[in-house]
Amino acid sequence: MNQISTRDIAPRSAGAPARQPLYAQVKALILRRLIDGVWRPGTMLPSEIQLGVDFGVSQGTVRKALDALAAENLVVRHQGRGTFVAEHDTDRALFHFFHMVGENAERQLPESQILSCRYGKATATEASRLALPKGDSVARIRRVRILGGVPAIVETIVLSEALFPEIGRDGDLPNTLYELYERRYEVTVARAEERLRATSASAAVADLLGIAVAAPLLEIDRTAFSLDGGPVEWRLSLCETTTHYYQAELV
Amino acid sequence: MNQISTRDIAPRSAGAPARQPLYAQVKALILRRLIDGVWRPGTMLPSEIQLGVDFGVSQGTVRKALDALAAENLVVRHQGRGTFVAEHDTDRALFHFFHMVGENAERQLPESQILSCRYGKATATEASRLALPKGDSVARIRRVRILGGVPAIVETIVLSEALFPEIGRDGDLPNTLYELYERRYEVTVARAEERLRATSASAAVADLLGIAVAAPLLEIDRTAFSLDGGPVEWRLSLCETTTHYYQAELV
DNA sequence: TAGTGGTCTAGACCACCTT
DNA sequence: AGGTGGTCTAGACCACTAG
Repeated sequence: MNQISTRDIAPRSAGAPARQPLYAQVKALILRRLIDGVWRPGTMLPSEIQLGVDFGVSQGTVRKALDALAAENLVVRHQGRGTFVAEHDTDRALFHFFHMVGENAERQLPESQILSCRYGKATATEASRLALPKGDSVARIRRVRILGGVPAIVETIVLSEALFPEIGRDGDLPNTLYELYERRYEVTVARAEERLRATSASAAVADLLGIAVAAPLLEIDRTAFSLDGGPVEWRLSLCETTTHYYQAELV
Repeated sequence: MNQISTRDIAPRSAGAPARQPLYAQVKALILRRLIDGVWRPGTMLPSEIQLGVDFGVSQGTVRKALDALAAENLVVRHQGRGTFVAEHDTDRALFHFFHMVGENAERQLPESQILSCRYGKATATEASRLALPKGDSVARIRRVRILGGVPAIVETIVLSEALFPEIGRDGDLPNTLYELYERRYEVTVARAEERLRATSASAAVADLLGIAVAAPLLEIDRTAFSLDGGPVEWRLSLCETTTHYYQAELV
């Protein structure tokens, strides 16, 4: 075995760019396999020891790489069972990708009612948010989300049609879209950025939510990114916040 | 040295409660010293090796405890220099406790203009938020915060006067209050919870911000907690969000 | 019982900072 | 030169899960 402490898994090119720690290289290699779909969501990864053999590093180094991936919620570790590629189940949606909670901070996944699913050419804003050429085909999904029996959120979701061909054509859009992206389109949402503003209800939105025109609404402007770092979804949510609020944690 | 792998640093009582890993026990012991002020913010902790000797564990176990504390931003580690108790400097305020950013996502700490600092008996809401008996003395600070030269936030801050005696009496309130809490009152804000809603400007707030009455505003309702886990500050911020937005990251 | 991740140790060496 | 945290290894044992 290679005795040199600081080294590379693959030989570096002549340019000799910034050297990364071994565990970071291992992490990048595993991430690459996740991106390439070598290991699909829900499947078990090889054991730490096996990965160590594969990469020519010790178990401890593999462990550090896997711990880092687990910290980003890309893999899930279970003592006695193994390490698994993270899936977008309802729990993940509820605790990681949905921050609206009820008065006593109780979490509850909203139901969804699809209003429409239309196709068109990306506007300048849409193209910018999705890193597409302007005019590319996009799908636009509109829906109302119901929290505690009350219509509380009006949402517009914009997707590249190239990435999600025929999405919504047969009107079978589930409540948690990220599961659909993952299972049917092999697109894994890894993280998202949200921009929050206060706005007021248009006549159309007020009607959908059963509130007064110009009532204050919380606007959540979300861009979701896939494993490879590219934006894959743009979502604009208008939330009624008299019975629910957006919860954030600062550390 | 003790050869038993799973053991306790201090002898357990007869009841034998849930056993924690050694590194978690070490972390709790270090945290206890931080709470008790044994090591003040900004000071250097003993080295990993020294702590290992003190607690009777290996350097690796101490390292895992310190890494966990660093992940919570309670200590800061510098290669070659040492491990230091985290301080509330402007960087921490900007990147961890202030989520309003400008249009191009640039961060900028707002200036502050104190409107008033008054004292009174805690209302039911205030008492609940600060875990005080109703009627306890509280200080209420009101200020306007200026972002990019424009008044953008009206803020009310409520503090227990027992915890922050005479705060603001001499009108010397700095821009970043958490530094003051830390230096003068030995209260370290360790984390905070925020609840966001949309609301609309009252006449008084509209006047302060130079906007129309009933204009939409983002309300941030923050409770800040000290190292020992108790609430120490309640803050209600009303933010104008046409030129700035609240930024959140989802993982 | 076998296999997995979780904990803990001991020791080596590296990278960085201060003196 | 000496001290610090950062990386990496090897090996032991524990805790949990499954067949």
